[in-house]
Amino acid sequence: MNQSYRLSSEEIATYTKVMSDPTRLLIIKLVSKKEYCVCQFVEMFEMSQPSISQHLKKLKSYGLVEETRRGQWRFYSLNTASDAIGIVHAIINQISDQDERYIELINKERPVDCG
Amino acid sequence: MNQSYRLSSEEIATYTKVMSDPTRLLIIKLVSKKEYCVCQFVEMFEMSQPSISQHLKKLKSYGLVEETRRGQWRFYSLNTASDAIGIVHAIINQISDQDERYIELINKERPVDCG
DNA sequence: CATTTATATAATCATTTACTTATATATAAA
DNA sequence: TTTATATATAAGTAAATGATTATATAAATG
Repeated sequence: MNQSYRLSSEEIATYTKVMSDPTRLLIIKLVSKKEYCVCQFVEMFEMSQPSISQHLKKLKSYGLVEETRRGQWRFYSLNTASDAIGIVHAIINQISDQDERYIELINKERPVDCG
Repeated sequence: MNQSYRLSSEEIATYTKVMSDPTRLLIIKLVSKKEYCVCQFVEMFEMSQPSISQHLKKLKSYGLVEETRRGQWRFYSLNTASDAIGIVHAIINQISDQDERYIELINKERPVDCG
């Protein structure tokens, strides 16, 4: 592991806390593969739109995800240029490939035209 | 990384949260090298004894550290047999070797006879 | 332009968190 | 066996967290 990706203990504590919510952790795992729009998260997580929106806002405010607008939709993806990319990958790599919750989410995924 | 060390997203979120406090994160980094007694932590962190004691209790309750009693002292060390050992190392490996807070702590370290 | 759709924001609230002060326990020493 | 030392536990509290409901904004559509 490249030393240049390492951060202060204070920063690691901060980013670790941001990722320590189950919903945000799985959002990060999802966007590490591809981009998703807000409505897709709402469907997959079966959570309210404001709740998803607030989680995304937190992830964005700490620089972990990027937002791009296309039409009426906002797409979120992993910010691979983030200072935190090292700790982000370190954590999501620890999640089992067979994680039930993640597999459930993927199975609920629908195309963006998600009315 | 051995797949057998990976955990569910729920477990990763939980352990990550336990480690997301700056004090607990540094306690874990310290005990990953050697054991410390409670009074040493109190001196090094310049925090109240109950506060340190409560952090250690949380780390122990999640199985991240082990306690051994010797005389009037209780020593804490990393539980290397923990299910969480993978995520623990993944996170502490992300802390810079030059972390100021960590270096400060080490400089304040005194022998156990710390009255 | 009016309406629908996608998303964000604001206000509120219950729960959790990490500290404090006070007290209990358990071992060591006098 | 009293006293000191090391640590844990309990109770209280301010701040942070993650949800909810209600409302605002902004783009698409009729």
